[in-house]
Amino acid sequence: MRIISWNVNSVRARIENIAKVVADYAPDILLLQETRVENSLFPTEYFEDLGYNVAPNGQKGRNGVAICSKYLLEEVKSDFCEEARYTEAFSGGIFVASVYVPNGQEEDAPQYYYKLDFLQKLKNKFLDFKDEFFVVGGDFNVAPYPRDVYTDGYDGIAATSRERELIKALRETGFRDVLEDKGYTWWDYRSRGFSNDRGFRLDHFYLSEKACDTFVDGDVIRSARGAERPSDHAPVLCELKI
DNA sequence: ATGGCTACGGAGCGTAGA
Repeated sequence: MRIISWNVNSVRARIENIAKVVADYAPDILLLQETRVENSLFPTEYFEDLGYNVAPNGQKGRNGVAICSKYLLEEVKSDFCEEARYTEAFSGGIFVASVYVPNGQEEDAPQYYYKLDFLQKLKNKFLDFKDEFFVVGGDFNVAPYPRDVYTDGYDGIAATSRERELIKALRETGFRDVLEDKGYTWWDYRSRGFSNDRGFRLDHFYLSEKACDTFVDGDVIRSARGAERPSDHAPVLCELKI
């Protein structure tokens, strides 16, 4: 089974880019973040024509996640927080979730505390699903290690100690971030971030122990970041032998 | 250089992204 997670920065603005990635990689499950559209305007039929069932959890203008799957989507749950940042489902015999962790703006901003609360709640979710086959993909908006940021010594948003501690707590539940060694996943639109490879590794795949047992390999699809009108995030891919 | 760029809502330019 092949699963792709991607912060698309507007699903409607990125339709052509998404079609290309689907054609090139044929994921069985596609986890989207930052869809930026309410459910009634989500391009559901477009994905159905590509062969996917769709479970969107959106809101007007910002945030928004979705699960697209070639399998039936069962036990869909999106009531995780006030904003549209989480959806889980049982599909193809496994549990999957699409997660969009708040950005946090800057350390000690109100949004920063919302981010810390979100990560704390996510840890509880991990504990609930610890013994299940659970794959969590998404934009975690945290660069867990110094090597996940292009600038040495950066300790601003996405790299503050409290965020990193909470990501460490996610790992300590027994889940593994299987793409830890695959490099950056986000590059700023500004200042030629991508062509200068000034990136952050913000998009992660956390697998429960049972899911880890089937993990084959993964990758960051950097070519999608170099496409016309790209998202500022690259898709990340996770291959399982099931 | 606290800028740079992109998308959104709503019809200006402010807000968010990270």
